[in-house]
Amino acid sequence: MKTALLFSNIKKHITLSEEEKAHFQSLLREDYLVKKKLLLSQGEPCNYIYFVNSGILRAFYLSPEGKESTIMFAAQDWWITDMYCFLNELPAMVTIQVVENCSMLKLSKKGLDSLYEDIPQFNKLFRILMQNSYCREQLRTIQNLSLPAKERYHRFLEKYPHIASKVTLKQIASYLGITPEFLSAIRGK
Amino acid sequence: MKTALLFSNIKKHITLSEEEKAHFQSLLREDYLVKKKLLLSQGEPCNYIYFVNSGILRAFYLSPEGKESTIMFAAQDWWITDMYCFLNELPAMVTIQVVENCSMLKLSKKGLDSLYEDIPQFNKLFRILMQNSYCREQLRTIQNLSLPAKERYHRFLEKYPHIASKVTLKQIASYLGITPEFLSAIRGK
DNA sequence: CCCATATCTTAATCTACCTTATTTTTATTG
DNA sequence: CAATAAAAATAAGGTAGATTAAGATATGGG
Repeated sequence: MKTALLFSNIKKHITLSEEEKAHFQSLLREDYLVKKKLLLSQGEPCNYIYFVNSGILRAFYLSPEGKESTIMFAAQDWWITDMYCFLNELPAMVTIQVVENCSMLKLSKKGLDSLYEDIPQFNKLFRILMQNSYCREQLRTIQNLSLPAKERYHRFLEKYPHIASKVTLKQIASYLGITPEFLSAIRGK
Repeated sequence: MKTALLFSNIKKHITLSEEEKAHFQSLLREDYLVKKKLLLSQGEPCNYIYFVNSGILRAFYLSPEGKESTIMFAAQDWWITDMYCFLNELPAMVTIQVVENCSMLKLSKKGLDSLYEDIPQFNKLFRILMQNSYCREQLRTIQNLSLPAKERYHRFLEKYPHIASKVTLKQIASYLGITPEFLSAIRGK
């Protein structure tokens, strides 16, 4: 199982013994999915959180009117799931789709809960991950409220150049909250 | 010091001994501020996180063009700060203003860090708080992207009726990302 | 109680961004 | 390498929401 990247990331925040690492690893499952496959579909149970070893994923919400809104992209090093539904064991509100062939490690809700019990340090790890996610999301809210579309697009390019170059214009537009036509117009300058 | 509300909230997630409670309490300071006062100003150091005992607060970002965007409101039971700048010890990006006379408990960054060291359970507590904040913020992003202003306004009224009745139309408009004039037009139906 | 100032409303005009439609370009697959 | 589909660009008309400005209604301090 490819756990090197995951462990090196965890090491930045907590220190695990060899037994703890082994226990953690026993709760993980490796998962590979090719482009366009769905990791999670709206309405289905959301039992896992995924750590991305490689590839790119996209989480989006499909409104009753049929409009897609991209909630987030995830690349190497990122964790992704429908967090609210995962934590509360509710049917997923969002769909998660593979944008570029993915290698991932998945951890179940039960697995995570047992980690919190058995290795309390995981509370610290996930506190930090949640802090980062919250701050990132709050910054996005600020930018959505205060900046025009053109500016939001340029910030996106700066912040996520490796993602911007791999996903479609349509997907970026739905992340920014504008139509592909309008983003195309912005680009044409 | 009025810690009853805070302790009863914490109790939902972790269990503290009397000594731990006392230690925690020793790191808290009581703070009272009247309407219109600022808890934190953009550009200043953001050394504290605040727990609201009573009253209402508003955090907003002031853009270089002079436009205010309301990031969040906070009422009884809520924690508030400029999370990103608090955690990274950076000058505040947002201003926090008192909307209704406030009684609060404040905890410094150093105090919080020492709590994580001395009482590891605080990692669990703040993991849960951060999870909730992240999920709330993500839901807001989804709604900002997928719903028109009128619908966002009605969701806001449903979700935060006690806040909606205490803050100005202008402040609600800046939370929803629209002008007060347009919100007034929405109301007039 | 009155004046000053902020807040809210209404309405006309304006614009950033949407919708629909057509064409061109780029991927995908047999 | 066609064949087909999907994505992107372009363009015209349309709308949600912004801007400006003026009047109506609070709110609060002296």
